[in-house]
Amino acid sequence: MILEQITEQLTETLKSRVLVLFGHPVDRVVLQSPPKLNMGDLATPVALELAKVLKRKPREIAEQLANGMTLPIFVASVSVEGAGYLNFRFDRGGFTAQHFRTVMASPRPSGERVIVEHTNINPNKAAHIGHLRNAVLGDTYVRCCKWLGEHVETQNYIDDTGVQVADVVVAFEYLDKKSLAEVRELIETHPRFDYYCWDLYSKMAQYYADHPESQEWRKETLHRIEKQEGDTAKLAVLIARAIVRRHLVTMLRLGITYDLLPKESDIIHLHFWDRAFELLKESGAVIYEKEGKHKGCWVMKLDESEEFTGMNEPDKILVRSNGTVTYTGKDIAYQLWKLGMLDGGRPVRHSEGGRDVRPPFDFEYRKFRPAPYEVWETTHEGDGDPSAPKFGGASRVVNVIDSRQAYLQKVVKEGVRQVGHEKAAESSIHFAYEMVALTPVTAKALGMEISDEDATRAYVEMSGRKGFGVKADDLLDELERKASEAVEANASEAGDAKEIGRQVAIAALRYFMLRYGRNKVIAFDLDEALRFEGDSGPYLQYSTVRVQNIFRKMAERGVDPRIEERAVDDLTLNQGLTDEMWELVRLSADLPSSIRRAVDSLELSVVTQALLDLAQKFNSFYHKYPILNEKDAAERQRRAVCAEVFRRTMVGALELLGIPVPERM
RNA sequence: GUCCCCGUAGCUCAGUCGGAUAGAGCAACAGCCUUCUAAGCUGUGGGUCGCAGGUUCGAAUCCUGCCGGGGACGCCA
Repeated sequence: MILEQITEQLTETLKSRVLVLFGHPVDRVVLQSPPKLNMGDLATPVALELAKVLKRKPREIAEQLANGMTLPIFVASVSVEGAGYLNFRFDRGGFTAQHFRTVMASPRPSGERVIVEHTNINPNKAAHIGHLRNAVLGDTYVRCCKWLGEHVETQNYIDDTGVQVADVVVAFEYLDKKSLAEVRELIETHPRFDYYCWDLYSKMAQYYADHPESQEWRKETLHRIEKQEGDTAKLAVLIARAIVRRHLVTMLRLGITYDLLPKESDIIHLHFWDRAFELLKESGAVIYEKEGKHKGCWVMKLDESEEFTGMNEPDKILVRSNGTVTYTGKDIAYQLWKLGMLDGGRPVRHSEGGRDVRPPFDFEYRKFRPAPYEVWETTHEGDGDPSAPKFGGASRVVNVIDSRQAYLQKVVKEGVRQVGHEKAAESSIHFAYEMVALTPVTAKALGMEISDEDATRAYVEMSGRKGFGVKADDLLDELERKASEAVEANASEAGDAKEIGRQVAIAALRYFMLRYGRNKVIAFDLDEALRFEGDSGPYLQYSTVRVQNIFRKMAERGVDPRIEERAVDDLTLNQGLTDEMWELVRLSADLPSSIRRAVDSLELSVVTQALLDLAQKFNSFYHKYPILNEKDAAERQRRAVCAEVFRRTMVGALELLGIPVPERM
C-alpha cells in the first residue's frame, strides 16, 4: 500500500521534473529495486534513457534531477550512483510502521465484472494431472482477481453431449451390457465411479480400433442422445452428472469451487447458436459456400486476417453441409452470451416440445450443489429457480484453456470481432498454458509402452483414450499419505496428522502447478511432485507455521504477543532495524505489485516466486534473531514487528494461492 | 507450407514491457539441533544465457537468419 503510493508519487514527480528541466516528456518511468541493499530501496535509470535524446552525460542529468527534488513521505534521500542511476533510500522505521498497518490490504474494488472459465473436463472419466494444472491456474487467478477488487464469476463448462460421453454410454450398453438401473446402482455403490469409466473408456477406444464396424454404435448412440430417446439418452445424462459430481469432489479437495456449470446441452436446446448464427450472418462474418470442397457449409473466412494467412486451411467451418453446428460455432455462441451480446436482437421464436424460447437469450438456472459450496447449473427444462443469481454479461472473459486450442480461441475471438464488437473481442482473453506430460520414467511406471525413441525424449504425452495418465485423486492420495507420514515423524507436538497431511498435500500440489511459467511443458515426475523441501508449497507453510509458533509461545509464557498498532510508532525502529529485518519488510511491501503483475501477465508463478524469496528471507532472519529469549524489550519488539509483518503477509498471500496454513506441522 | 511455444549451472526452473556483479531449488561437498520445529540455516564448487549476425551508452531480454525439441492448422470435441 505505502510502497504503491511512494512509487506513484516518484513517478509523477520524475515525469514533471524531466519535462520542466529538459522539456522532454517521458511516458514511462522505470522504478526497480537495486541489485544490492546498500544501493538503496528504489532506483530508476531514467537519466540513462534521457542521455540518448538529450545528448548529455547521464550522471549530469541525474544530478540535475536529484538536486532539490521533492521526496515522498518515508523517502529519506536521493543520490546519483553507478552510470547515472537515481537511487532512493527510505526512512526504514517510518516505512515499516506504516506498512505494518496495511499489510496485504486489498486495493479499492474496481467492480469490473469478470468471468473466468476453467476446468472444463469432459464428463466421461476421471480427472488427471493435466486437468489439475488448468483448475489450479484458474482458481488461483480467480482468487487474485477477487483480491484486486474485481467481481468474478467462475464457470466450469460441461460438454455433456459430445462423443466422449457417448463412447462411455456405448461401452456400458454394448460392452458391459448394463441397464440404466444397473449403472445407477454402480454409481451409488462405487466410490470412484469416474475411475470405472476411465478404464471403460479406454477399453471402448481399443474395441473401436479392433472392430471398426462398431463405430456404427457410436453414431446411433449420438443420434439417440441428441433426440433424447429412451434409456440411452437417460444413461448419458446419468453418467455425465455422476462424473461431474466426482470432478467437483476432486477439485474441492484442493479448495477449488465454481459458481456455475453451463452445459452444452442447454446451449443447444435453448438455441443460442441460432441467435449467434443470425448475428454472424448479418455482419457477413459467415458465408454460404456454393461450390468447392466446402460446398453446402457455412464458413468463416479467415484468409484475409493477418493472423491466419499461410495456414493450410484458413477458413473455419461453423455449420456442416448436413446443417449441424460445429464445436467452434457453439463456442462462439457461448462466448457471446458470456459477454452479454446474445440478446437484444429482433425476436425469434423456436418451438420445441411445445415450448417457445425467445430472446433475451439466457439460461435458466437450478442448484446443482447446496451450500456451503453452492454451485448452479444451467437448465432448459423449465425448472429454473427464479431466485438464482445473475450470471453472464461480463466485461472481461478469461478462458483457461490449454495452448493447443490457441487456434480455436483465436477463431472465437475473431467471431466476436466480426459480429462488430471490437472491444468485446479484446476483452476475450485466452489464458493459455502448456500441457502436463510424463517423464519417460513415470510413464513406464504406469505401464505405458515406451519405445526406445520415447525413452530418450524429455517427456511423453498422456493419453485418455489409452488410459495412460496420472489420475488427480491418485496423486492427491499419495501426497496426503506421504505428508501425513512426514507430520508424524516431524511435528513437535501431537496434532491431527491426517488433517495436517491433507493441508500439506494441497500446498505441495497447488504450488507445483503454479511454480512453472505457463508456457512451460511440465514433465511430471512423481518424486519431484512429492518433494516437500526447498522451492515448494510446504516450505511456505512451514515458514508460516514457524512464525505462528513464536506468537503462540509468547502467549503461553505470558508474554503479550499482541503488537499494539500505536506501539509500533513508539518503537525506535530506525536505530535497531538491521538490513535483514529491513529486507523482510521491503519484500513484504513488494507483494501487492507482484500480484498485480501476475494477473496482468497471466503469469501466476510471479507470486510463488515472490513468496519463496520472502520465506527464505524470513527463515534466515528466524535463525539469526531469536525473539522469545531476547532480553532487551525494545529489540524484542522490533523483531516481533518484523515477524508479524511476515506472518500477515503469508496468511494473506497463501489464501490467494489456495494454500491452507496448518496449526503445526 | 504457415503460425505458436521452449532452449539459462549436472538436473528442474527464475530472471521485473533493455539496466548495475545472471539467481533459486535439487544433486555434490563442508559445517549448524542443551537456545521460538533441522520440511530449516550457513558456506564452497558449478555458466560460450542453443548458434551467428544486427540495433543500443548498455542485450539472457529487442530484430534477422539458422540449429534442436514440442505443439497447432478436421464437415472431431
